Parts: sequence; structure tokens; C-alpha cells
Amino acid sequence: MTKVDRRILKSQEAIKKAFIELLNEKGFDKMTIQDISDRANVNRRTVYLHYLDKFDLLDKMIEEHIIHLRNMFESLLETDIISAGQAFFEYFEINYLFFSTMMVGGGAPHFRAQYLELSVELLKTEVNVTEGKNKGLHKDIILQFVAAAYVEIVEWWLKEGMPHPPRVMAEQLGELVERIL
Amino acid sequence: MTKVDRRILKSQEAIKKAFIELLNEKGFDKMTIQDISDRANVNRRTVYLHYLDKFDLLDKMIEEHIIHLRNMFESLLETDIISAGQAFFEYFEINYLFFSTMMVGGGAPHFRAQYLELSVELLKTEVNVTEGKNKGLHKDIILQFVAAAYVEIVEWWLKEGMPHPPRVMAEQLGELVERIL
DNA sequence: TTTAATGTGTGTATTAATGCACGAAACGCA
DNA sequence: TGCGTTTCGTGCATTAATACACACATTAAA
Repeated sequence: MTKVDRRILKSQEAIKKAFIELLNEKGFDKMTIQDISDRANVNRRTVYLHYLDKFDLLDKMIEEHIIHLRNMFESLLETDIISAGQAFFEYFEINYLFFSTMMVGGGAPHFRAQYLELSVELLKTEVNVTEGKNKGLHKDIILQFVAAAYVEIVEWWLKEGMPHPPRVMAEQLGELVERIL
Repeated sequence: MTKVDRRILKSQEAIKKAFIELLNEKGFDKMTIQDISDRANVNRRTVYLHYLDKFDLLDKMIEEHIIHLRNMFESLLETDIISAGQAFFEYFEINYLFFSTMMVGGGAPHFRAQYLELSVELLKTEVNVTEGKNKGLHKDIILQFVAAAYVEIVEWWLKEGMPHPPRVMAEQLGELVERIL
């Protein structure tokens, strides 16, 4: 972990904060780089110094969340599946402002693709086709099946404004997944 | 008004904000430049780029308030003395955090000196010794007398935690000054 | 449809901020 | 008192951010 120049952190912090705020107020399409730099109190040139355009900015922000989710998964390996699932839903809940507004703002596809990829990767260690009820089935099919369900549920849950608390989501989802894996 | 580099404004803003916070928490004597730069999320070197030391920082902050007060005076020339006085006390009230903690933190002498100077300057236009009740008296004596009273009252008011609202202070002070000028 | 205004992405010279290192001064404490 | 630690104030090379300008695209109004 080489030390990052404090100016870089401050600029990126300000830009990302401004981005989230504007995502709320005008949506992704309506906001301009001008808006972002104004809000962040940063020169417009500085935004281009860190990001290619607003799409890249969005991607990088999603990327950060994906990384965070992956780290969460690794630190939750010893935890039971319900509590682990709950932790994930709570993370989405905390960052609801970002994720939900991204959905209505048109950023959903980017998030969906990356989150799906992550889910498949994480589930790899959980699926067993050499014994048990899935003996003889194709691992890649099961993976894709379950991962897609996970992603779709999260997206639905966010779009609907979190109609059930994290714990309930984790419990019911755990029940369903139990029947498959 | 030549345009100031945005970085300068941001750095100074952060430093001053940190200074006020620390003035509250540890007082002027206990705080170090290190503390200030840490809190401001700025390199220690940057503080020295803008200020000689913490005394200079304090002075410059007071100076800014003095300038603000002078501008207020000029924009209140047409206003009646009570309302004008009220505006001043309200300004001190808004910046109570700074002024009051400065008093207990040991910065009072610096403020007192500059505020006294300003008061004398501003009162110059108000005192008339060519006619009226003060005909024949020395202008400089009257000036010093009234200005000192003003300053002392403000200091007392701040130290005591603003025991009366701005309006009341302005009214009573107006009454007293009326008898002299 | 033409025109004006706004936004984009980039080049560039300049400037402010950074990180680091240093000796000296001030401080806290055994 | 002496001694280790902290803070100070500064020098310096490097880097990030800035202001400004430009050509071009997009949008909105006349």
C-alpha cells in the first residue's frame, strides 16, 4: 500500500460526493461535468485528470463498491449464511442513496454486469457437484442460475425502495438457496 | 478584486475551520500547528505557506472580522442607531463560537486592540464638537471614552455568555450613548 | 434554419501543495 | 539537572491542481 498523495484523495472524495448528490438531484443523464466540478469546488480540468468522463466516474465508483463487497465476503467466510447475507443487504441499505438513484438514473446495467460477475466468482467456492443433490449437474449452469437470482433480487429490492428489512431478505433468500445448493 | 486561486481559498478555509474547532477543544495555548494541519487535512508545510505561526493565524482571522465589521458599518450608515447596533451584536452572536472561545483561550488582547482601533475610527464621523452639548470638548477624549465603553461592553457580553439578546443590548447601549454624543 | 449558448475533451504554462529531511528550540519527566 | 520526545520553522525537489484557451459537439431559442 504505497502512500497516495493527499491531494488526490481530497479531489476524488469531493468529486464522488458531488456526483452522488447530483445523481439524486438531476439523475445521471442530466448532470454535466461542469455541474460536478462546480459542486465539488474543483476545476473542471481536475475531473478529467482522474476520470475519462462521467461514465468512467460511475464505473470507478461501482468498482469501489464491488471491491468492498468482495472484501466483505472474505471476512464473512466463517459466518453463517443468514448473517452473512444480512450484512450484504445492510451494506446496500447504507449506500442506498447511491445504488437506488443509480437505478433510476440509468446506471443499473453497469452495476448489474459487475455485480453478476462478482456473484459468480464468490459462489464458486460454495457449489459442489461431486456429491450431494447436485451430483452430475453442470457447475457453470448452477452458478449462473443462482447468481442471476441473487442479482435480480437485489436490484428488485433496491428499486422497490427496500420493502423488507435486511434480516428478512437474508432469511428468505437463504431458505430458497438452501433448496438448490 | 483579482481572482484568487481556488486552492488558496480551500486551504485557508480548512485551516481556519480547524483552528476554530481546536480553539474550542484545547484552547489557543495547547494547540499545535501539527494539530491544525492534521485537522484541516493539509500538510503542515501548507500552514506555514499562509501563516507565520499560530499567532499570525489568529491575527489574520481577527483582521477578517474587523474588515467585515467595517463593511457592515458602511452599509448601515442610513440605518437608525438601534438597528445598526443590533446588527453588530448579532454578528458577534453568529460568530460566538470564535469570539468567546478566543476570550477564554487567551486571544482577547489581540481582538481588543484591533476592535478598539476600529471603534475609534468609525465613531469619528459621529462625534461633533463644533456645536451641541459637546461644544468645546476635546474630540479625541470623547472618542476614546465612548469607544472604550463599546469595546468593554462587547467583551463583557461575550465573556458572560450573552446574557441579553442583541436587540436589548443595542437599545440600552443606544440610550447611554445618546446622553454623551 | 440559423444563431446563440452551453458542454466537451484536450494542450499548456504556472502555481500551490505535498512529502521529506534537517537542526534548533521547547517541553515533559525521571 | 539531564535526556528523550515533540514541535518548530525552513529548504527543496516533485507532483497535483489551476486558469485559460481552443476546436468541436450538442442543445435550445429566435
